[in-house]
Amino acid sequence: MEYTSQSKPRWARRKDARPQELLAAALDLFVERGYAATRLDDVAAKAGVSKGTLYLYFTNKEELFKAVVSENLLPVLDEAEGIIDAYDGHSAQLFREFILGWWERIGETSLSGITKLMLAESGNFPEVVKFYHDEVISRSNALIIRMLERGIARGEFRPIDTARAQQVIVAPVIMLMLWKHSFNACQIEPIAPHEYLECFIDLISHGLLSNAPDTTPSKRA
Amino acid sequence: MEYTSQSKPRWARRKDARPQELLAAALDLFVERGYAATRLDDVAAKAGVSKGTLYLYFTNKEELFKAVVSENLLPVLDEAEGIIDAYDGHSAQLFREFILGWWERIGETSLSGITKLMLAESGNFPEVVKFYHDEVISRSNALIIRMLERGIARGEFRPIDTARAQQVIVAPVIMLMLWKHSFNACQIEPIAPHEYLECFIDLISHGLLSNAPDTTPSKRA
Amino acid sequence: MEYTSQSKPRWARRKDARPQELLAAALDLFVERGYAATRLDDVAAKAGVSKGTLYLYFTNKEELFKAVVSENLLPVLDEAEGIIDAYDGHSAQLFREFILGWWERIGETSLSGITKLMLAESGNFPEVVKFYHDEVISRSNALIIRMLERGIARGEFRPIDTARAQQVIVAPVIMLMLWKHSFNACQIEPIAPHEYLECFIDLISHGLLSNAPDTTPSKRA
Amino acid sequence: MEYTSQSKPRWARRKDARPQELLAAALDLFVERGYAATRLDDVAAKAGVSKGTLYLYFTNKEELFKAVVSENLLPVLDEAEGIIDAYDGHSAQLFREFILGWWERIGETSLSGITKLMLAESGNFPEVVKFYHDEVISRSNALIIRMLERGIARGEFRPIDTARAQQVIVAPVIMLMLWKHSFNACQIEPIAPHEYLECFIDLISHGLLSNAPDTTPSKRA
DNA sequence: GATGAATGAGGCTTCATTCAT
DNA sequence: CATGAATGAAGCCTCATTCAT
Repeated sequence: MEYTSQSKPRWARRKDARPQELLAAALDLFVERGYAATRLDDVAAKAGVSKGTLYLYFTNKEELFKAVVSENLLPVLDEAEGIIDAYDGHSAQLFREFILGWWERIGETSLSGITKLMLAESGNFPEVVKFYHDEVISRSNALIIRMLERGIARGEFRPIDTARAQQVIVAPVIMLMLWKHSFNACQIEPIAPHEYLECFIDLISHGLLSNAPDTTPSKRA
Repeated sequence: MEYTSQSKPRWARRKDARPQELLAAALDLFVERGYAATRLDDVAAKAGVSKGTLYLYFTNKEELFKAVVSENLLPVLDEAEGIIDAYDGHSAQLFREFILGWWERIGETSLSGITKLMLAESGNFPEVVKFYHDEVISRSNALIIRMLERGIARGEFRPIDTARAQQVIVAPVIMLMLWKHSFNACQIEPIAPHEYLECFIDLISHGLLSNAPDTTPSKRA
Repeated sequence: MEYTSQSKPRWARRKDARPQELLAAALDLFVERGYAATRLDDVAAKAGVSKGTLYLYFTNKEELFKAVVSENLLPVLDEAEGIIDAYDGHSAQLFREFILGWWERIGETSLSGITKLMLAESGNFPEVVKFYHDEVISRSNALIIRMLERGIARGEFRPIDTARAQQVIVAPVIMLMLWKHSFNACQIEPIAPHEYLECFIDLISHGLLSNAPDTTPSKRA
Repeated sequence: MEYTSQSKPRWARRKDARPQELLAAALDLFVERGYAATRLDDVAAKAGVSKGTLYLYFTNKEELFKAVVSENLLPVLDEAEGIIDAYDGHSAQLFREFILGWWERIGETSLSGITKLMLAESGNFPEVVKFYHDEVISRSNALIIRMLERGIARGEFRPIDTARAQQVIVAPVIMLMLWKHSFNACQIEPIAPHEYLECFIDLISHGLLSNAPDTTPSKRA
């Protein structure tokens, strides 16, 4: 679990790589234990350096935390926007590809850990959470809404409140990311991502399609 | 540092007349800040007692944490099981009532905070999380599965993999509970619970109903 | 050199006395070693308490330092002002009594240590030094000037630039205070305070008296 | 932790071509902040070299400190001894020239900083202070005493206890040196050196001259 | 020689825990 | 029972010192 330094002398590592190694170690530990419970000693040890080295690259624990967050905000979203605009198939198919692509390119990356971190530390770092919201949440929300609007405009999806639906639709994906770093890590009730996602896509697709009978049970009775 | 988990931890049921103020204060702070970042000074102050008093009722911080968890595991689930068995309306209607009832009786209670806590501290207290899983997660999962099976058995829901669907279906409800204690608390992108839930019920109901056309896009092409 | 606690249990000491004990210990060590070289562990040990106790009374090292300074600014100066105004003897006699009184009531008190501290830490704590200046230096300067002016007004002292003379006159007294906490403490070239002061009084009195011939050597030549 | 002082410490005379920039930078910072509060990083940066370079010339921080002291002990005193012996004017005139010359050649040099340093660090480096005493203090004391004895022998000064008078007489000069590096540096109550010295010379000259009436007030009464 | 990244001992500070009242 | 002063282990952070380049 701990990397021990071996043949290569410690100082031989490229100093340019240090910050990234430290950020990776810090991310892992912050996600696993939370900010307060993570000792910088452990971060340094996990990165294979001594405690003091950490301070050559980050002013203090809080700045390390902020760097961990900001360095892991991948700009994959830009790419996704292009895909949606260029897509010309059925919106349900787009939805499926979007969700699976999301999981591959975001859910399985370190951003899933950041998501857990933001939830857990929202009370302690409101400004960081605000930053994360602006950079990630609001942009991905817009993306989903755009996709839903496309489906509605093309008559493939029922007309629904896209803003609300977006909130509901992200939930299972986010939960999958959270689960991966919490209960899954505990070996409790593990969720198999792909089966889970296929089920999710199936359920939601049925819920979105326009040719479904508009018979909400409450109105039936 | 970690104790071994057993079938029924001895701290699970301590129905003494413990100062509920302490537990309430501890719950609030644990949820807001996390376990490590919560100072017992603050817990005591918030409960209006001195720090020493806390130790009259709880052996140490960890036991307080466990007590907070176990004391907040409401046994509402028993009640819910009865309701499902006794219900004789349409399953979609049952689903709706189940979800709204859940939110009222569980989501809006302190259990929503516990949920955030379990996610955030899963890495630090694996056997508390295990206990929470056994007491809450697995039972509520069974409940949802039972409800889905009822719908399928009555021909009101499509035949689907109920275990998978259950995982997808709880996700938005759990997210709502988490959101309430994270981003909502930050005044960021607040979610209005009832509108959110109605949208969720609408979407999932459409996804579950048996008279929906089975036209998943991938099979169409 | 270290007080060890004995029969009386540690906690039995009056909590009211704690801050004073800590301040006294801190003063000694700050004066002896300087601010940066003084460890709070040592301060606490010298006061007979543990490290943590210190933080019950002082926010941090810097605040302890400031408290040490401000708590040792004795308001003896007020008393001195009254004495000068009420005095009706020869000004040279007043001068003598003033200097000897100063030494007894100020020079031999902890203020002499504060003086060394202010000199040594002037570069690190300019605001504290400013405070010390306003509270002590400027007031005592005014006192000396008033005394010189009295002598001149009564024709007992030569007319001189009182502001300048004041600066020269305090110098030997201050030096005596500094010496006590530096070279004297090193057992090097010890100065006997009273003999030193008598010599000082004798020299300066001769320099001040009005019936001395105004024959500065430079004008003679 | 403290080494034993010997007659001639080996670090006393190291006339190598040591980077004067390092010594100058160290002097400035030691004087301004004190020994403990001075970081070698800052010394190196101020001297325009890297931190490692410092260790090419000085074994460690303490040796740097000692070098700073010993390198700044100017042997001007030898010169002064000659001047006194050769002088043939009035002793008061000699006194005046001596004081002004002292200020120019010593007070205004880096020795004034060393003086502050010795006072401030007397508790931490007793044997450095001892060395300073032997090299500077005792020699300059002897110089002043010799000058006073000359005046008395020539009948120009009153017969007084020259050892005591010497102590009083150096005080204002030392104070001026200290002031320059403490309160003057803080922009507080600045002292104008030359006016101060003229006043000092005037006062002390009057106090020393033999034709002054021997009417100390205490004997008058 | 000169550099500066790396180290780790040591000091400041926090806070869970104890205990005499 | 309740208190809160006291404790000291432990974590953050600094900086003197080392050493491969």
